[in-house]
Amino acid sequence: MTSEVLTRQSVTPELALDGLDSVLGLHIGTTNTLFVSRLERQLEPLSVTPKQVAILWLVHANPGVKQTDLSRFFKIERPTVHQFVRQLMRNGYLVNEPSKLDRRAGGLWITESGQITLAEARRVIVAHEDELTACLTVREKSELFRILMKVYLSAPSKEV
Amino acid sequence: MTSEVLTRQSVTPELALDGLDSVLGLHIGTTNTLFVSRLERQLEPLSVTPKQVAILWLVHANPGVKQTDLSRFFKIERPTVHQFVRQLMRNGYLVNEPSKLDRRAGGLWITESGQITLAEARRVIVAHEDELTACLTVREKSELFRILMKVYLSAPSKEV
DNA sequence: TATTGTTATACTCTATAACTATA
DNA sequence: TATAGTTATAGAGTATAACAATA
Repeated sequence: MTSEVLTRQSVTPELALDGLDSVLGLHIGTTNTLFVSRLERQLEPLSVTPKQVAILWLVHANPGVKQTDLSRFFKIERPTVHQFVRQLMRNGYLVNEPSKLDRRAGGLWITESGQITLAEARRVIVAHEDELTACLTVREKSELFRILMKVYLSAPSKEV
Repeated sequence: MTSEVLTRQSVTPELALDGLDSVLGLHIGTTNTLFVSRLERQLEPLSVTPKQVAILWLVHANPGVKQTDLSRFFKIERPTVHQFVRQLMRNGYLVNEPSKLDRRAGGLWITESGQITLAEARRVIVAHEDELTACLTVREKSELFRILMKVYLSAPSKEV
């Protein structure tokens, strides 16, 4: 009745790890790289990156949304959001219509070309995620979501 | 007997997510950014980045290790490993002693200064991880490790 | 003064292509 | 031919500093 424990060491058995494999950040980082690098390749024909798709996704679901709102949602800085938005506008996937109520703010709208790209990208993402999580049970998958969310949302705010 | 479900929407309730929060890659990515960006700040006084510490850690545990071995362990390309190694050598944390058996290969050794830095970095990392996972039960923490490892190790190889 | 968007710049991590030296 | 290391370059994602326009 031995239960196999998968370890990182199985990749390179000759290396001593000295506890490095008990660093959670390492596992999150390498798993993230796994997801991102594979997805980037699969999205390449659509001329969008994973993060650009996420932005496109939210603009589609929230027509007229402001960059500041996207910045708050992703917890990234406004110039960082702007970089994605700029590239999406260059590619004709988004347009910026200045707000009439507050002329500082712009409202972002998805174009028809953006909608087509988003629809295709969503299919790619679903297939990609299904492939990478095929090894997990339904319960494991939902636990992974729940625990990651718990860590993410309970993180002390940045300035502390 | 309602059990609270934490959602990403709680951050920006005014935004429609349209299923974006069911994309696992998003949660892994944002949680990764959370870990990395906070840790970078805390490691800054030591003049090392998170990945540099990981390299230093393995060199310390495996005196004379080759860059190729590190490349296999982290599943990153040799030039990527070399970049970290080069910076660590510049800072005097590592030295490269060419192998006598195979003069193509170098063996990496940690310096005394590197050992001091590594010891301090390990303390920073442990404290940082404890802080970010304080919200998790022991069981949740071990499940998170186990499930991430399962995904990582069962991933189809790159060239497929 | 505060907020929104923008530009410029830089850093971390990653990759590919092409090279040298050695096996 | 194959392997170890290196160099050059690029791309994705992030940040800070400083600015203009508007509120």
